[in-house]
Order: sequence, then structure tokens, then C-alpha cells
Amino acid sequence: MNQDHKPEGKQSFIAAARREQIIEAAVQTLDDIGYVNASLAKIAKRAGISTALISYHFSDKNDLMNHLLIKLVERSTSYVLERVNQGHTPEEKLEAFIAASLAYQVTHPAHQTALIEIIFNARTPEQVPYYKLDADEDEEDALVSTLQHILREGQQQGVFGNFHVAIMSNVIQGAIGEFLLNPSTKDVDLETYSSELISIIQQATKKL
Amino acid sequence: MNQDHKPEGKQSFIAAARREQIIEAAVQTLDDIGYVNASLAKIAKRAGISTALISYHFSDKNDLMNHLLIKLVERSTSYVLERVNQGHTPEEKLEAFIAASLAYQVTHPAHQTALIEIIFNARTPEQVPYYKLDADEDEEDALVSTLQHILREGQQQGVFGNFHVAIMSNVIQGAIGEFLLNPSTKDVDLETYSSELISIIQQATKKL
DNA sequence: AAATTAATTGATTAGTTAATCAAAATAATA
DNA sequence: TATTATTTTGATTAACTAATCAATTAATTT
Repeated sequence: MNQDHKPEGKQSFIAAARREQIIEAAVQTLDDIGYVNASLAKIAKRAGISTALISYHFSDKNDLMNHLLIKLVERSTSYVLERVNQGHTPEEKLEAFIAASLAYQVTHPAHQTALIEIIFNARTPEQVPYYKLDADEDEEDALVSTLQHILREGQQQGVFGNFHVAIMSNVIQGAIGEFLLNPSTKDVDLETYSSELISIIQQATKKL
Repeated sequence: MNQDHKPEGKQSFIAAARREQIIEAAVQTLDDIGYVNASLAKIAKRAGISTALISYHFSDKNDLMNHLLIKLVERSTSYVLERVNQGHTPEEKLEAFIAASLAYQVTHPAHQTALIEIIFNARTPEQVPYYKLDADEDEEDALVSTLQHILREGQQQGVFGNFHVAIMSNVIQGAIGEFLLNPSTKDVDLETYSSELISIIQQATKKL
């Protein structure tokens, strides 16, 4: 899996900046024309550099997309976790999780689109699409495990009911993900969606 | 939008069969290697015909994908609606909707994968991705409107609470969609997921 | 059976793709 | 400054891409 032939540890300042620039251009290109049309030539043109320079800094297109994916996941994860950590009770944390996840989507639409484009298009060398990929044991999704931890904590403290944690987690994540995807809520603004979704989840998680 | 240069009304038996065969080969190809790699040549090879024959029966690749998409949506829709219509009360219909939607995914994984591949890859001539596309007023999603109708009916009969219908609909659809996508529930079997999700949604929709 | 229409193919086209490489430019180091 | 290492480019390559078209085969109609 991790066979980068460009060691990142001791990369020069200029190389780091260039890589950053290429990644940023790739994000914009993905948001603009989608993964299918996002060729190295298009990305290079947007960055104002030659295509060969991308090949110099990234081993191949997949390598570029992987770095891009990691960066985007890191950003949204830290955004959400920062806000979750402000809460003290499971209820507060759960509310913060939902509100922050939705807010990030609205404030960073290009990132979110680029993320979707990669997840639903990129494939491993063995042709397994990313969206079918299990999170590896070691590098599992921080957001998922955080959410599940909140839910379990609430159950142990007796404030949440006796639901199936992984499935409740899916319900919450699904509802968050559907916000920008499902057109049936495209005329519902963020504040309404956020507060109504929180109400629904509060009732669903409540101990009877 | 609807400018097919191959009128479907009076197509011969042989043409209909060939089109059907091409669509089926396309479904398998999408499931197998994904939209990005699913060239006309690959689809033709799987069908055992020449690429030119695809062009003869479909105006272009997009036309093929659109027919494919329509067929897949029709199948899953009729599968779910048949089972929903067995129910008499809003509670029964809602339960049937969830159970049938999940069951279809499990019994028709290749169709579901092909559907995902198209929705997240195909684009209109104006480069708008399908997943960002609003359902047209006339041809809106039958499943979405059915689900919302069930929810509204339950509210009017006083068996459901006072939630936001469009958002509750999103919650339900999101949880259904996450089932095959989210790896955190990959070791939860259909029966468990189905019954647990139904429990969660029953509590969420319940009138307090 | 002859004539006409429909279906199918193989070859070809013009365009794009990711990736490579020698050469040139720039920066860092001695 | 001279030398060496890094960064960047332009040109090139071989593999694919969707789509077209004249020629061929198969089916249908007269």
C-alpha cells in the first residue's frame, strides 16, 4: 500500500509548496469538471505548470489523488472534532457533531465535491473502488469512531436508549451526507436542516 | 433533454433484444470495472459484439447510460413499491419501505453498484453531475415522493409526530443508502440492520 | 426470387490520456 | 565562483477513447 518512491520526510520547502499548489489545483479541477474529465493536463493548466511537473512531484495520478483525499479528510475531521470537543455531555457532543458536519459541507462545498468525486471514482490497483473499501484496522475513520464513542458513552451514562450503535451511527452519517446530495432538501437552509435533524436524532437516541 | 434520434416506439424485436443485451452488458461492466474504465470497447467485448453496434443502437455513450439508469431505477422502484403497497397503515408502509429497500440492495448488488457508478459519474452535456441534479418537476423520484407521502399521511392520522417531512425522509434514505456503502456495518447482516433500523425510525417518527 | 430495408462489422479517424526523458533552468552547496 | 543537486519544461510515446462510414450480411417485404 505505502510504497511512495518520493519520501515525504525530507522534502524541500519549494517541493512542499509545489505539491500543495498542485493539490489545490486538483481540488478545484475536481469540483469543476469531475474526476472523469480531470486529466493531469487539465490540472496542470489550472496550476499554470507543465504536466511533467506533476509527474515529478507525484508518482502517478493515483498518488496525487490519495494525497488529495488525505488532506481533505484531515481538514473536515479536524473541523468537526474541534467543535465536538467543546461539548461536555454526550448530548452536547452529539449535537455539535451534527451541526459541525453540516456546517462544514456548506462552508466548503468545493472540498466536499472533490471528496465525493474521489471516493466514488478512485480505485485501488486491484480495481476496488474506494467507496467499497473497508477502513483498515490501523487507519480507521476518525469521525466514525468518534461518533460511535459518543453514542456508547451516552448509553453507559444512561442518557441514551438501547439502540444498535453502528446502525444509529449510520443513520446520523447518512442524514448528514444526504443534505447536499438529496435535491428534495435543496431549498431547506442549513439552520433549519441542522436543528430539525438534531431534534429527530435526539428523539431517536432518547431513553424511553 | 429528450432528443433521441432513435425513436423507441416502433423498434423491431431484434433491435429491442439487442438494446437489452447491450444494457445488461453495460451493467455488468460498470459493476466490474467502474464507470471510469467502462469504455464502449469493454462493454462491446462483454456483449460479444462490435463497438460500432453500440453506436448503431444508441446515439452515444451518454444515451446508453441514460437508458441504463432509467431501467435500474424502474426495477428497484417497482420492487419497493410492490411491497409498500401490501401495507395498509402508514406504520406498515414505512416498515415495508425500509425492509424492501434494504432487501433490494442485498439481492441485486450488481444493479446497485452500477446505479452508484452512473449517478456519481455521468454528467449532463452542461457538465452537471447527476448527483447534483434536481429531479425535474414532471419526472420526480417516485420513491422519494412515496416515502414523503407515507410520512405525511401518518402525521395527518396522528400516529406520527410533528417532524420535518423532507428531513425525516432524508434520514431514512440516508440510512438505507449507507448500508452497503459504510464499512462500519459490513459485518451486520440484513435482518439485523433491517429490524434495528426500523426500530430506530419507529421511535424517531413516534408521536410523543 | 428480387428488391428493399435493417443490422452488423472492420477499418479508420481525430482527439486524449498518463507517463517518460533528455535537456534546460534554477537553486543550494562547497 | 564552481560544482552539484533540485526543479522544470517541451517533445515524444504508446495506448486508449468515442464516433463515423463504407462494405457486408441478415432479415423483411414485394
